[in-house]
Amino acid sequence: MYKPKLAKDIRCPLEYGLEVFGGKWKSRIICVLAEKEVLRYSSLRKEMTNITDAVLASTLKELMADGIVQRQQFNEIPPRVEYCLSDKGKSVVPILQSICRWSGAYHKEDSQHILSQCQKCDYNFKAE
Amino acid sequence: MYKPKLAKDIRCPLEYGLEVFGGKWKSRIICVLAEKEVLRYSSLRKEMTNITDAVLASTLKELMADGIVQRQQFNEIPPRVEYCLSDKGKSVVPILQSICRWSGAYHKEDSQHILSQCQKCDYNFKAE
DNA sequence: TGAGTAACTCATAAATTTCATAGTTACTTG
DNA sequence: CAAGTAACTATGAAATTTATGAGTTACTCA
Repeated sequence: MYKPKLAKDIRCPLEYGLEVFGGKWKSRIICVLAEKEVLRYSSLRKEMTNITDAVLASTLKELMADGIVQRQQFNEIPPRVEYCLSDKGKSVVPILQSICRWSGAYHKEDSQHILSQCQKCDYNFKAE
Repeated sequence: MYKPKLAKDIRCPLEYGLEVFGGKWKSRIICVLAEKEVLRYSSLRKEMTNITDAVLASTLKELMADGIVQRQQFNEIPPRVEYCLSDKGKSVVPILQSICRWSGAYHKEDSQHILSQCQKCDYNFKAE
């Protein structure tokens, strides 16, 4: 569950980056939002195979707390809430792309890992 | 402790990258080896404040299993073992640098995080 | 009237990662 | 002859991350 981590003292830029977009689901959410631009909660969940509500909701809160994702809520019933990347969020996309390019360059040498098609979602940054 | 993870099926390039250099210590080890080039076990541990032998040894094995770090052992007593980055390992350095640059660009807006001096080691990639 | 919907929250529980402490080997130096 | 050294391993515990399954609200449509 989401716990508003009380000012964890991160002084290392590497650590800060990996905290903000590392972990199991964060980069994937950024990835999907980069492709689709705006998604409501339920659509986002459909794009992410095997994520549960508890984990998705909590991860979104962390991403919002770090200023990566923006949330807009419409007061309708049933509720409608839309998520998109902030400018800060968009600025991490090139980093994720460079990670994908790097992986693409090395997976040939590493037969254990067959890259290119993710089982979590269909949106990968192409490594070309 | 190091468990030789039996062919975890990673098909996503993002996941692969974050698995290889994400986590608490991996990027830091890469970072220190990039700066010092060659280090023996004990020197490496001295550079990483607060790491324990169990964690360092196990992390090094993972980095070796992924082809990031190379190990050379001299049959002397007391033992001497030297670690350095492989070519693959060197190739992740630019990614880590881009993460640091990104963090540098955003920490001003995020008063909660004061970046630049890490408490784990003194080797950060300068963000300029 | 009753089921369905969207976007969650809550309380646990399981899994994974990290840590702390002690022990090992075969020497060298005081 | 005892203590120190380097590079670890082993074991179990603690901390952190991720997952499970049910419950909530205020409607709408059949």
